[in-house]
Parts: sequence; C-alpha cells; structure tokens
Amino acid sequence: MLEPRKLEVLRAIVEDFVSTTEPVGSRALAERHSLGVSPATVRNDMAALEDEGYITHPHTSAGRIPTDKGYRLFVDRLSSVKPLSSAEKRAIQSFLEGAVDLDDVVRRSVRLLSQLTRQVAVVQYPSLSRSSVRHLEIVHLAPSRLLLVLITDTGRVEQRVLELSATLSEDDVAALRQAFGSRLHGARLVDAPAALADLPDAAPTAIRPVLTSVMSVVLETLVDRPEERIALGGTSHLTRHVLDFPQTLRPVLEALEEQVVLLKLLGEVNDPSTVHVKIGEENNVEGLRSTSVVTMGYGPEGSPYGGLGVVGPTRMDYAGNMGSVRAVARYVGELLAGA
Amino acid sequence: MLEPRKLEVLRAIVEDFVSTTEPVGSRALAERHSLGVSPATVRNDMAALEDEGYITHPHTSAGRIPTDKGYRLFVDRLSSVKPLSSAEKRAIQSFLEGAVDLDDVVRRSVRLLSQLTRQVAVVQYPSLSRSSVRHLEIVHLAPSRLLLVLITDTGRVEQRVLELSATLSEDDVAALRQAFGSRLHGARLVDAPAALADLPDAAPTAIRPVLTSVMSVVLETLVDRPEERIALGGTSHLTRHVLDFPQTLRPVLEALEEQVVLLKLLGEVNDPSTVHVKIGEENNVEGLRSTSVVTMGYGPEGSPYGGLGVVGPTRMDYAGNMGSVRAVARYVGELLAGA
DNA sequence: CTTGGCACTCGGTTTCCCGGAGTGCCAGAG
DNA sequence: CTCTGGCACTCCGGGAAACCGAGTGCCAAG
Repeated sequence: MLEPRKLEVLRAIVEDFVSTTEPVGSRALAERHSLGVSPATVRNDMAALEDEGYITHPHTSAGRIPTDKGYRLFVDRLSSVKPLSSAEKRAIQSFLEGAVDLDDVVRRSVRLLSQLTRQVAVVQYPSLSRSSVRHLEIVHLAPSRLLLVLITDTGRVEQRVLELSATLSEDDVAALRQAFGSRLHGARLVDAPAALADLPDAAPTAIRPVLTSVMSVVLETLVDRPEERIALGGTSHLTRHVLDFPQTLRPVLEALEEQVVLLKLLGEVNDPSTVHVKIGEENNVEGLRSTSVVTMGYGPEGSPYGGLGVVGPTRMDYAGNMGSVRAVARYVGELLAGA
Repeated sequence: MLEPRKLEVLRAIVEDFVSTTEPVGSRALAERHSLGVSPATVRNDMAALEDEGYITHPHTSAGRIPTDKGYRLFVDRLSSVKPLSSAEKRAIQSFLEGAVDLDDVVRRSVRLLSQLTRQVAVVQYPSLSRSSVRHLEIVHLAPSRLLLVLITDTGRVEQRVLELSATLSEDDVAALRQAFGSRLHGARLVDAPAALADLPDAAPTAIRPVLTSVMSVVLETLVDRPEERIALGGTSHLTRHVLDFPQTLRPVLEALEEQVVLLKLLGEVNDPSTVHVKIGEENNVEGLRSTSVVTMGYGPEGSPYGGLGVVGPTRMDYAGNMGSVRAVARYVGELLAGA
C-alpha cells in the first residue's frame, strides 16, 4: 500500500497533471519519468492507487487524475515547501518595505502573493483583538463631542465619534485622556476590560457619568467589535482555470466576496509556525469545494496578528505556492513587528 | 432618419435584446410591441437603422442587435432614468444609515449598488484633496517620535509616524499642535500650503527646525499623496454574462483590479449633478471596451467628494442602473455631508 | 408607403462514423 | 511473486453530412 514505487507513480501523476492539465496515461508516464518499469507495470500500480482512492478516471479510456485524497498524500508526504530564489526574496522584501502605512502593507502583500503564485490572494488585516494599544487619543471636537482614535502596535487605526449629553471643559478631557491613557497604554486589547475595571471608582465624581459613557464606547471599539478586514486580489487568475471549475467559477467568486467566509478560512488555522493546506472537499466552505487553500498566520508565534494565503484550483503547484505563502507571511510578520 | 417609428423600433430592439440576450427578429418584434405595422415594415426600418449604424447582424439569418451607437441613442433619447420604488429608497437609506464609520459607508454602498443593479459596483473613497481638515492631531509617541493623525470632514483618517532627529518636550509638542491646529482647522486640504506658508517665520526659533520637518510631512500627507482608494464588489455578477464577453472575462477582471484604471473611470466625470454613461468602445480603458460604465459623483455639486458607479455588459438595463446609481450617489453624498 | 409572399442564406443541432488513447486482463518470462 | 508484452475493448473527441428553422431581402401588388 505504501510501496515506494507506487508513491513515486502518484507523485509523477500529480506533477504531470498539474503541469499539463490533462489526465495522464501509463505510457506517457513511464516515458517522461524514469521509473525503470514498463507501462504495464505502471498500469498495475495505477489500478492499485485507484482502488485505494488516490486517483480516478474521468472516463474509461482516459488517463488518471489525482483525487483530493491523492493531493493530500502528495502534500503531506511527497513534496516539500519550495523555498524561493534569493532574487524573489529580495524582491519581496524591497517591495514590502516600500509601504507607507498598514493599508499599504496589506495591499502590497496581496499583490505580491497573487503575482508570485498566480492565484487569488487573501490577506487579513492584523486582528484587533490580538494587538495591544500603542496610543489612545481623545480629541475634543466640540463641547459635547469627542473623537476617539485608537492606534495599535500593528499600525491599525480605529476611530469613533461620540456625542455626549453633557458638555466638557478642556480640563475634563485632559482628565479623561490621562485616566484612559495611563491604564491602557501598552495593554493588549483583550485585557482592556480588566485594565479599566477600577476606573469609575478611581475617577473624580464630577466626570464620572461622562467617563462611564466614554468607557463603554472605548470598550466597544476595543473589544466588542472585532471587526476584521480582509483584502483580496488576483481574481482574474481564476479565469485561467475555467476548465478546472466544473460549474463555472460563479460560486467561487461569490464565496470570495463574503468577508465572513474568508475570515473563517484564515481564522481556522492561522498559526505562524507552518503553512496549512486545505484541499477540495476538506474546505468547510460551500463554494470552495473545488479549490484548494494555502494559508499561514503571520506575526509572533502563539499570538499571530492575522492570516494570509492563496486560493486556487486543487490542481495547483502546492510546493511553490506553499513557499510563496510562507515567505510572504514571514516578511509581513517581521515588518509589522518592527513597525 | 429620425422618424418616430424607427426610433420606436430601435427602442424595442434594445429592450428585447437586453431582456432576452438574443438577437431580435422582425416578427417577434412586431408581435410583442404593438407597433401597428407588419413584420415587413419593421424589416424595412431595420434595414435603414442598420445602414445608419445603430444595429447589426451577427450573421445573415439572425435577428438584429444594437451597436454601441444604438445604445448611445437609446440612452440619450429613448430612455429616462428610472426612479426607484419608495421601498427601495427606504431600504437604501436605512442600510446606509447603519454604517458606523467611513469604511463602513463605502463597503455598504458597494454592496448596495451591486445588489440593486446586479452588476459590478465601484465606489471611490472621498477624495482627500477635495476635503477639508476636521482635525489634525499630533501625538507624542516617544521623545523623538511623533504620530500625525489627520481627520477630514468626510470622516477619512490618515496617519503617519515620523522620526525626528531632535527630542521634544511635551511643551514643544503642544506648541506644534497649536501652530498647526489654528492654521489648518477647517481649511481645505488644497489650501493647506497657503495656510501654512507663514508658519516657519511665526514660530519660536527653538522649535523651528523640528517644525519645518513636521510641516513637510504634514504637507506631504495632505497634498502630495492624493492616494485615492477604491472599493469594488459584485464581481461574481460578471459570470452571469459570460456570453456577453467574447474573449471571456479575463481582461475585464484584470482592468477592474487596477486601482488606477478605476480611478480614471470615476475621475473622468464625477460631477454629482447627473449620471454619466460610457458605452463599449467609448471607454478609454482597454479591457473595458466590451462593457458599459454608469457613474455619478457624490457630494456637493462643484466639489464632489468622489465618484461611484457600476460596470456591466453593454447589454444592460440602462434606465434601471442609472436610477440605482443616482439614488445611491445622492444618499451617500447626503450622509457624508451630514457627518 | 405598407404589406404579403417567396426564395434564399446560414447558423445550430443532431446523427453518424472513425481514429486514437488508454485501460484491463491474461499468459508467459524472470 | 513480480514484471512485461500482447490484445481486445471502451469511449471520448472531432469531423462530415443532413436537417431544421428563423430570419432576411426583394418584389409586386394594394
């Protein structure tokens, strides 16, 4: 069942099919890969592989193509992540370093990934909930109007305007600024509620009512609205694979337009230690059942900022795409950590 | 050449073709539209319309389809913008009002437009260069590190971190804040250079070097980087029209991925007084030559915030799409003006 | 100017046929 | 027991031929 030659045959089938898009037959296979055996022998192995579910027939008199299970085995045991050339690495680095702000980093990453892999690229903005507060600014727009600006360590900025029932003096605002600033600075967003717990009691009674209403908005912004954003690019690459998507690419495009779906995709496994691959039916997302998804988290291990990856036909260059995803994830992680 | 009946025939052809996607013949046309004449007469008119370039033949024995020129005439003279139902209007309003910040407004507009029109929707973020400063905040992150946060009247936020060679005291920062704040508050971004012109001279010599370097970054952020952003959605609708795009939809998707292209599209005519339509070859953008684009500016007349619109096959429901685009543009304009 | 009639064109569909690629199986050799 | 060559069989894909029908252009008459 795991005889080396059969594995070798499977590898050959995957490689040939990925590069030619055509079902591969025993003769061609025996010729192109120096397996040292005759087509007939290959046929026997193929039959066995088919019995075990690694490959199929589109129809009787056609060559074989890998099944999802076949790809899975290929990814797990037969291929390794392909490192990028040093030229590519340099290109990535310099392209990413040209970014002026977080938005730019994300946009560039998307472009980079989709160009490297020639697939659809997906990049999640650094998650709010896992970041910490670099700065919380409270701006006094008008007597009863405040603007909160939250800046995280990953460069993300969130802002909120809030209308108060009372009017405030500059001193009041300064007091608020001080109260929140001292408690939140450097704190992780998830820890915000704890950090602020004693605030109402500690504050001067005069501003207490205002303070609590500001506090609720602050907490809401920091914690309750883990509104995650996603950037997407390279969808035109999908059209190259029209043949690969039986029911046309409609459902795929639809799925990709759903932020929620993408978040689920990247959220399921976004640990920055290794690349993850979901193949075909393994995807829990209806509509992406005919695609494969290669993802990886970026940022510090254990508390990643977010995830990124590519989506393409199951017939994809796994080794290469995994290499690109890994490389980009690492650079983005470093870049944001250093920012 | 402009006899009413011939125009009527053209209208009928456009309407039928748009709704059926099939070349329309003289018989069907005479039946379905009560023109009061026989198919033979219609044929004569059709021949004339063809001579004048408003319609064509895909092949000898097929019905007629409108040319770009035909659609143009149709849009200009034969159809009027279709107002939305009041239910639709209410839906738009309530959906847009639910937005919590600018990003959300834009995202919702895209979604709204693409759902209303069932086409690809494009929305430009409020242009920086045409907005004015609501607030410029200078935050003292570290002794020699400042964070600038610019908030415009349309709710857009831009931020920049800058490293200084000198270290600053809190008082210095307060002075900077005061210097910039007083001059910029409420100023239009384009007027920023003028507003700041006298600043170096007026400032205390102590902070002058710092001030000029801050100033250059401020100006760069405000003026030199009119980096416009675009949101896009509904691309899956394109797949419905695979038939309409001869060379597959590849080039269309590619064009849509280019921010620059989209900006050009929306930039060319984004005045908020009327809806604009570009049909097929009228588009200067290679790759969108087989599509039509319906656009409109939003915001105050004369100084719009930005533009929005939809992109679809030339065979589209012009009246309906124009109505939707206009309605959304108006609501978005009002919403941002009131913010 | 409009209309009915009519011959003609031509694309789309269906049917049929054939070649070729590829398989599965078997019997013999190592 | 494994590998190999041989061989019959399957079946897709493409090309040719035939057919159908929608639609046109034109003409002669109302």
